[in-house]
Amino acid sequence: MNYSRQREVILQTLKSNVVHPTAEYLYGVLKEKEPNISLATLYRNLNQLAENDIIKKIDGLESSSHYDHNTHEHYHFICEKCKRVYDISADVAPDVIRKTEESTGFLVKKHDIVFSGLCKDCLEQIKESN
Amino acid sequence: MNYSRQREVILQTLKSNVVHPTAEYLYGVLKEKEPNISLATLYRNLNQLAENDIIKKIDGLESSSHYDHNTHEHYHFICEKCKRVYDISADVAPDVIRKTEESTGFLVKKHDIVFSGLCKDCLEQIKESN
DNA sequence: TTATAAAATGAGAATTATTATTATTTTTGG
DNA sequence: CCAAAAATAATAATAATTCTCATTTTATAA
Repeated sequence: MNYSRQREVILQTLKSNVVHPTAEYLYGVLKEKEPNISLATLYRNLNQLAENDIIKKIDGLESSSHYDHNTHEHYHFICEKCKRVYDISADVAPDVIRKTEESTGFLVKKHDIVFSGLCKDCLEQIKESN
Repeated sequence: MNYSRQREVILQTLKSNVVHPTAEYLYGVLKEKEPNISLATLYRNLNQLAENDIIKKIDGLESSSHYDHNTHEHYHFICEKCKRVYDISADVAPDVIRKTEESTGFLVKKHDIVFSGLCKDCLEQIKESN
């Protein structure tokens, strides 16, 4: 992987982003720093960064993928109301890889847990409106 | 939900299917029993059945969704070599919903774990070829 | 039963997210 | 500095899924 200014900007933008953006959202933010960047360049780099375990691609949340600069083991929750994506501690499923490998004989290379439901903020909003 | 012959055939076909087919694959099988069925009808019904918790939609495996007639709590593994989808016992992550709800204050309505790697068959094939 | 409203269908157009193509530009190692 | 490899922008192409709409089927109840 050779250096490229565009890749650097993509990575920095993702790192300074608290949410777990889609390519679409990221593209909007990127355009401010790098107005001529192409959508193909964004996708190409996101895939490359994910293949090299520099970032993580999160699938199964919505129709489009989300991207996460946090590569430590953790999981994800999407609120069905506000659509925000939250990190969930890996502690909720201790030794899940080992247990799976032992019970199946398979080799687990990747895994993710995706939760959905209502986040705390939205639950409170619903209570208030009752 | 009113009765429809097409929905019945879709459900029966899915139930008699050991794999976890994509809409594409299912469509091919369905055409034998119901040659005039439309792809839109298939998607419409799969979504409806999933919304009513009669079947389960599995996302995050590949670019297309897979569908599962087994609605009991369990997880999924996709082999990166043969692309087969396997069921994984819910035992690998005991109390994962309760733990997540307690540590976040969120309400969890759905969750799935998606694993990927190499299945037993493919691991053995690789060993043999060495 | 039969009329009617609601639901479902098939066909194909439309949409969305993503990937592929290609001519040009940038990076890097000798 | 130069050639080869890698990356880019622009845009065409693709794949999966949803939408539209005219027609048919199903459920309801007079």
